[in-house]
Amino acid sequence: MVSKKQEVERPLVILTGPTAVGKTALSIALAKAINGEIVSADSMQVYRHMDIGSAKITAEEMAGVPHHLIDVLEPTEAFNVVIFQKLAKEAIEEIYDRGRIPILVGGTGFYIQAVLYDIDFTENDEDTALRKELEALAENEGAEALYDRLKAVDPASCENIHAHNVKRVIRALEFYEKTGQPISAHNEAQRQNVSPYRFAYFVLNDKREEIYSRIDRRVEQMVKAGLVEEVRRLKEMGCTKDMVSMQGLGYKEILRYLAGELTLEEAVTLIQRDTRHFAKRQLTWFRREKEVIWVEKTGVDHNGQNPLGVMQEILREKSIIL
RNA sequence: AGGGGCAUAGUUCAAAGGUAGAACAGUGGUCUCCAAAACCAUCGAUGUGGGUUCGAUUCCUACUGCCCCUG
Repeated sequence: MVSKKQEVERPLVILTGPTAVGKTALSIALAKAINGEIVSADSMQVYRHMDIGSAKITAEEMAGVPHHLIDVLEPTEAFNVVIFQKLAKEAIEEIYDRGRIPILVGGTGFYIQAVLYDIDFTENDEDTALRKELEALAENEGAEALYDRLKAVDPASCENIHAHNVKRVIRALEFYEKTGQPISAHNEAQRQNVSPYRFAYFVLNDKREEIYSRIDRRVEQMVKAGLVEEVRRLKEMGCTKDMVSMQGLGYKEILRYLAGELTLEEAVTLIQRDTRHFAKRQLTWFRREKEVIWVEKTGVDHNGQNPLGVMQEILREKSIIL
């Protein structure tokens, strides 16, 4: 069963789960238990000055465990899966150099996938001009017109992309313009990727109602802790709603509150709702991922062990730790 | 206690003597460069008992519950 590949594949531990399930606390215990370092897979915690709304881990909570990809960008800077992938791979290399185990911790499934299966995004070099042009076309002539263009060059992609999903239609068109190839073929090829790592992909989960009520409470705590002030400062720093950082949950809504479009109460309700939706989408993503190991936060499974015990046992089975 | 009003989906609201609609919530899904984004699909209701009627959720009536006014 144990292939010889194992000697060349390097170990990677992933700990994810829906937002507010309790990943952060568990990740510290895990890192200490296996002598690991944490690489954050979170699209908002990369930004400096965005602490409260992103539920960022504090220095004290880190308890001496090294963390990577937290506080590395200004909120005015763009961030996306390609940048993430590059930074994460660099961090992982450094961790191997120190003879330690990287633990990818965070809730952005797409980012995890990009690193775990080392997906190739190189075909596209950030051509914002073309993207802008296509966005304008969608704006002026409608999503259907854009979709018709895609139908003409890449009908296969049209079967997987809904006409209303302008972002993905644009991406497919952009890919075709750049490479002359349909993105459907590229995606199909990438789907065959085998992970270069010897990994364990843990998804921490809890009862749905528990997750939802924890989300509701957490949002209220964020506001008490000064979320509005945090966003006000970001606004003064020049952050605007079209920036990637300001699309984060809690940020876009408070920005609307500050613009007078919403009452604070309405903003809070919206954040809670959207965060619940987000948690649901995360779960849908992880269900679809093939090689995940579900870990129940509460309740007894695997011989009544707690989540940490369950994970350690599996890591031993997979020879990721001794 | 007396008078009046209301009772439709989890919630807020429609409609109608003949198939009860919507929004939001809930649930499921898509995702390979904005992913805390973008998008798709779907479950679900006439308070209870009588009566009129071919047919009542709608009209009548009693009950129950809620709201308002009076005391």
